Amino acid sequence: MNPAPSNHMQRFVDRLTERSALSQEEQDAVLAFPSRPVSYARRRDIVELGDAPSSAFLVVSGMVGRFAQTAGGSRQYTAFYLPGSMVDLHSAVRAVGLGGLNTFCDTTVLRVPHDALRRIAARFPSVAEAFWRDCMLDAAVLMQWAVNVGRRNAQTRLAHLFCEMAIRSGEDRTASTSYALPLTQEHLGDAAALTPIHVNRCLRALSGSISFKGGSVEIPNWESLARAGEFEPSYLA
Amino acid sequence: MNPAPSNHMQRFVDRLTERSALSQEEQDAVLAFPSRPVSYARRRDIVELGDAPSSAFLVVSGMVGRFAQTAGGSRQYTAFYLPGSMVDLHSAVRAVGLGGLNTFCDTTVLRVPHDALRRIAARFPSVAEAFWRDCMLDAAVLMQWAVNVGRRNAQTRLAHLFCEMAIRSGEDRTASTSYALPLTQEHLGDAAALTPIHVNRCLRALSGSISFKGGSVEIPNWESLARAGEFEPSYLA
DNA sequence: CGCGAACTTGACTGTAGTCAACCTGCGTGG
DNA sequence: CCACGCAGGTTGACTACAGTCAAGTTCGCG
Repeated sequence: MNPAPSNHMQRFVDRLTERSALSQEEQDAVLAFPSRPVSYARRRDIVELGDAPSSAFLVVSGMVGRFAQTAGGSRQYTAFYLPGSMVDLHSAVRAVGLGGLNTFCDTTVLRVPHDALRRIAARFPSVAEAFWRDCMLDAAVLMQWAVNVGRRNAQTRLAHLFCEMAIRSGEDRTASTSYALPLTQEHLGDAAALTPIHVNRCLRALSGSISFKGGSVEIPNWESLARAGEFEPSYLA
Repeated sequence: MNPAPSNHMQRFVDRLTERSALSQEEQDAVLAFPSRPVSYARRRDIVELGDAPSSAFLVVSGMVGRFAQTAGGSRQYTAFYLPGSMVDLHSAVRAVGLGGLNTFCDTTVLRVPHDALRRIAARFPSVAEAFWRDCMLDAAVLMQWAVNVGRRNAQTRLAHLFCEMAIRSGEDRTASTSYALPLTQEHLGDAAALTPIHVNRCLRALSGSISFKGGSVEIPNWESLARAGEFEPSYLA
């Protein structure tokens, strides 16, 4: 449990300061988090379904998904976490399990114990506020997922998901763009509440607006995809 | 903008202290919130779709729903707020609109300006933490809605919703129970992502486990309904 | 070269949506 | 006090989007 290499924790500070003003002292306090790097192979469970979170962790590289499962065994992803996200940050104030967490590709995280988060939040109110704000962004994204899954048809759902992940991956909305999304069609289905077969059919139908191949998303025309996904990015502000 | 009658704001304090320890001074500070009572008739919009929140408000009596709408005009509720809930509490740290808010029945709320929330959160870290925790409970509920809507069939979805609202209404899980839920079948559909016609069919099919009539839910056998809804209440802890 | 995971395709099924008509009960006003 | 209007609920017939099942194909990797 050493102080984290600051270059990694810096990603989290960057994420926080995008939306919250933090003094240098506050930023340094976050950078000084005790943390332990852990690496996982692809397709590994980080937290089993039903386990209470034992710490938060920053995604350094790779990608993490949060999922729930119904009695019938079908899976629903409720969040995707890209590098820079502090997964289970909420557990600093509410240590209730919210489902399982798994990796999609080789992934490295920095585990940060709850105590450290709670201590810095108690000492620096601005940091606590930044944490709270960060959690609320995740909640806003989740709300869109609920709308997406509940009220849009299959093609629109997938298009919306690709748009959201594009913006969250840091792509600017230029005419054409591309980004890495290390998922299988089955994963996409478990995020959009579709069977993998239907994901496949929809991807073919969307081939004019998007191509998804080998974990890489190509968007030849952003406007076209945004229209297909009824995408309105304001919720990601 | 007078100090709120303490008996109303007390409901919010009660909600907070259920999960967070607050000193008497902290509780008093919350009770002393400047607030303005506002009443709405049934089926009124409190916040229009797309408006940024201008304040938070405590539901004193009645019921409030948060909804989003797709391009096609179909509506998806993403939250129901019962008396005691502070709606848009999150907007104290993130003033981004998350959809519309409307009433289902005659409803009275106490409007609390962001400033007041931000000031007390800055002064009392424990209160800020309690606010954050409260928001995270809402997020946990939302996550279950996403799973519900994404991966359960129509009957199960409705049964799950009835179970959740029973617990949140303060009903204990005794064999038989009943509670008020001032919704129409169309509202249920917009929460569970179903057409009102299909809601009607499902209610008939569920008639052994539940009866929903005139805004009142009767549960003759809790175990039966919980099984039908695959309901696991731990996320509400 | 051979295996397995991921993807693809086709045929068929089924749950839920759509459309249309009708019923019921309540509140209003003549 | 009854007549009307209307919102909400009910029912049936038909449709369609997405699920299921089953059989390949492709491709990367040992």
